[in-house]
Amino acid sequence: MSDLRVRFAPSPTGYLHIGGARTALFNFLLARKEQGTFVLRIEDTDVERSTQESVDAILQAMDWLGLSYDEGPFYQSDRYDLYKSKVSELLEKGHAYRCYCTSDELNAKREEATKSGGHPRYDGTCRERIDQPDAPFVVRFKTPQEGSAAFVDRIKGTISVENAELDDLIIQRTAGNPTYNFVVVIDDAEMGITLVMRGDDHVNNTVRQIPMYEALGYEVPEFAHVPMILGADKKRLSKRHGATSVMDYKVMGYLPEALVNYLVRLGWSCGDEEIFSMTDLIDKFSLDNVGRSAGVFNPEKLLWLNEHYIKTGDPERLGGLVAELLEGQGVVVSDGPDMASVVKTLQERAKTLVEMAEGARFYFEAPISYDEDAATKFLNAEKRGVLELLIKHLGALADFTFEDVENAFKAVMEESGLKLGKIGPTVRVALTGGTVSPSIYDVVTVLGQDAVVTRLQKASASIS
RNA sequence: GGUCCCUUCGUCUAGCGGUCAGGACAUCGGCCUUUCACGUCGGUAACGCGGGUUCGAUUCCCGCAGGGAUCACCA
Repeated sequence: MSDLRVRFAPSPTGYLHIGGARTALFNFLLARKEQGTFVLRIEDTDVERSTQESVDAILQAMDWLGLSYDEGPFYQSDRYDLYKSKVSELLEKGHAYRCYCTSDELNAKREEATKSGGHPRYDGTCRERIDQPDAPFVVRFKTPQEGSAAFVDRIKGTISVENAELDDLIIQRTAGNPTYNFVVVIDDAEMGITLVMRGDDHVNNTVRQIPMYEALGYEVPEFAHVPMILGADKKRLSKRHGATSVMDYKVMGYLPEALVNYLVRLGWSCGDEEIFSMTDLIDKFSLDNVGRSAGVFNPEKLLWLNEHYIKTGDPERLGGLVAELLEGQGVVVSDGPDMASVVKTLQERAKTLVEMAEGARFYFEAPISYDEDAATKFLNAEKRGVLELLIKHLGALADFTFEDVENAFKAVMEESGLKLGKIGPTVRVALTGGTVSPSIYDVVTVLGQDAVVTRLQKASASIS
């Protein structure tokens, strides 16, 4: 156990997206690597947009990815009393003040400032105000106006900004609830977070938050800002670039280990290595190898990784997953062939579980009709003889192993004088209804004697 | 627009003063083959630009250009 304490702090205003997942993953990996503590905190100070459904969706996605946390989830909405007391503390110490400017006034000022080329920041109207009228107010933090704020980012290096660039942030809304930039400081400090790792888009917040740590008498933690994930057009990844929700990938038939592997390699590397199990990652992950520039999300590479994990995955486990999909489509798998055997015939030809389920369907449902072109080509009068031979030899088998099946086919080839190239397609159409399937001996073996003979007979009968 | 950050093949990246600039995805060819795939062999493809520093810059420094982030009573 080390002193490292990191956290993932999503706001429950939607599903867990790709970018958030990567941030969570990095935090998780570092915590595990350093044997530190990974805290989950739900940032729900935006009461308008936060929902319980979103919390559940995020938790579910993290669970699917295998990102477990040691503490939490903590909800900021449960901690309002703490925030309140901290606001009072800052008010008393003179580090904060009441601001009576209305949003309308502020917007107008901002607009005017922008128009005249100035900085659209708060002008400090109420900063030195001493009266306290009986009117709605927000509380603002008194940001130092001189000097500069600097910190050493664990990923980006030294970052510094002149304090004069900063304005006085609102820390408590008119409604009395606190804002993000304030509670994040309190929570990270109170939860003993030693390293704040979050998205790049928070860099600018960091320099505003540091003075708050100081005003509150907290120790300032370390920071690490991970670069953004972009779409193919180099714009911030969004829905128009395709699926951005982690769980979307689950329904598209992706394996969690593929997504984890892809996400970690987007922005992090370990020499020339491409394939990492979670165990590898916990062993090898380090902030030193995290890149500083934004990365483009590449669905093709993710697909390739998924293909890899399907190819190398445990047939039993994949079978369970495929069975689930099939059942979801109303396919009864319980009295069909052994699922793991089915999976083995498909592992090298499916890139996703969804594809695999499609490819597996015929094992459980005999073809209702035959592909028209395929039937005219491979299920015509001249094929009838071969079909009958097949039925004879395969039907006569006492055992139905791969070798037995192979031998039966050999016998048919010998008796008919036809090569496998002439027989295979016919069998394929008869058994699967189409022209694409796993290797024909595998299909026959896995499908089993009864089903094979029945389908062959049906095909033979269909030839008029 | 201000501020901050970033910049190696189309994409993800290795590189940490001297390399034929490496790998992976994608792409293009060949091979394998009972369909579709898998596999396999090989090819195309990058250091944004301009100045320095240095015997020598992809690598260090400074400009420029381009890209991103942020400037809310959102997080």
